[in-house]
Amino acid sequence: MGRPRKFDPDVAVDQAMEVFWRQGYAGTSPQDLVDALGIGRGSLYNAFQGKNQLFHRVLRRYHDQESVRMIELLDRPGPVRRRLRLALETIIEEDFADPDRRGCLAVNTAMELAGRDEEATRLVRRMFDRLERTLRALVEEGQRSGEIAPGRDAGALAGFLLSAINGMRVLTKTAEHPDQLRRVVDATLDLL
Amino acid sequence: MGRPRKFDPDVAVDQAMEVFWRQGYAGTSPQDLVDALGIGRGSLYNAFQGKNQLFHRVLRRYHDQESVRMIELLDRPGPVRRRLRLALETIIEEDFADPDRRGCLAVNTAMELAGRDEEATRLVRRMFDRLERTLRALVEEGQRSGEIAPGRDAGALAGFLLSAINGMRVLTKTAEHPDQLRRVVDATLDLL
DNA sequence: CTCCTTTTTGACCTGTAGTTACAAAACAAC
DNA sequence: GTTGTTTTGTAACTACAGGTCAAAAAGGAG
Repeated sequence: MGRPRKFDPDVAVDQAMEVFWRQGYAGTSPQDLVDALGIGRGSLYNAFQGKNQLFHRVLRRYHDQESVRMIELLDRPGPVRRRLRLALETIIEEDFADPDRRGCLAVNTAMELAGRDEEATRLVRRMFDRLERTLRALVEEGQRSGEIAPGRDAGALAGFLLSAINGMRVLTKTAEHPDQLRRVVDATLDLL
Repeated sequence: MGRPRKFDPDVAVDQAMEVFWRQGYAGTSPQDLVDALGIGRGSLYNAFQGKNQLFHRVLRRYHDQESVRMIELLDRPGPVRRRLRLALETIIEEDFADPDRRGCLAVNTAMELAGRDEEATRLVRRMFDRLERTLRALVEEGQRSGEIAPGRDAGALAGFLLSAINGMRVLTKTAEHPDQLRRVVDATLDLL
């Protein structure tokens, strides 16, 4: 009962994600959100308690969507190395295809808010952990198939790969040409 | 001639650096700066044209100071691999020793402002380039000394190392314990 | 000592951040 | 159709961002 909502909260969260992703948390004002969501100020505060809570909800949604994307990217058939290369290259290509070069919302948030927004930090850590576990499974698969030296610590390699991915996401922010990054991908996989 | 300054601009820039580094660009208000520098508002705007220009000056100063630190760290005697390990470990230890975990101002700025503040982007890119060149020289030295396979493209390895360093700086933001990072350092150097 | 220049101090200003308040509107239940 | 509940739209509010300005202060040049 009560008056029905005129907007879909999930759609609204997606639209808010766009804005936060492009402008960062501090760089986004309630007015920006009102404009982007096309709803009134009152509705915004009624539906999502405030900017901070809405942002956390955005992070949770990003986690759900992005985890799925990454897992789809890594869990396809074929040799492990090939899949890994495809995933890294896809990340690069997508980052460069975006005119705003927004990169990864989790990484952006880690840099902006880690240690200063408890909940945001928790959510970002969760995303990193999840990706690391996926990478670890991939490494182990590669070790079973003989593509990756079985003597190495799979956990350490997964941490290394997570770090490598995040490093690329930093460089993508300032790189002028994707070749610079493709080279890093090549070197990383060469070494692995 | 004219009334003499009561403060040392370089010291003021250092103090401003502390604040920007801890809170980010958008997260720092003129009032924060006035408080930190201990000078009046008018003086601040008279000496440095505004928040943005002061920030750029901070970045230039950071470049000077940090480049020197990194070069000192990497250009000491001994085997190349040992020096590289020392540098990476020092970065980790310092990041964790800082209660605020400020990380690297260049990386933070890349994430916050790249593509949205032209001059800041330029300055960050310059710092990355400089570090990459230093790393490249180190790799070449390692290749001459036989510590690093001479067949590999030194430029690509330098890019890889730069990316690895930046990746660690991201993980340091959310990592709960330095061991997580030490492991990544080990894996990185193992692979090299 | 007077003039000229530059810095300091602190008041002042405009705009927006981030949120709250409240009346009117839109339903469901009875 | 009245009652109760929830949403909407808009106004309002406090605080602060980011910056300007005028007058007083502190020097050097003559």
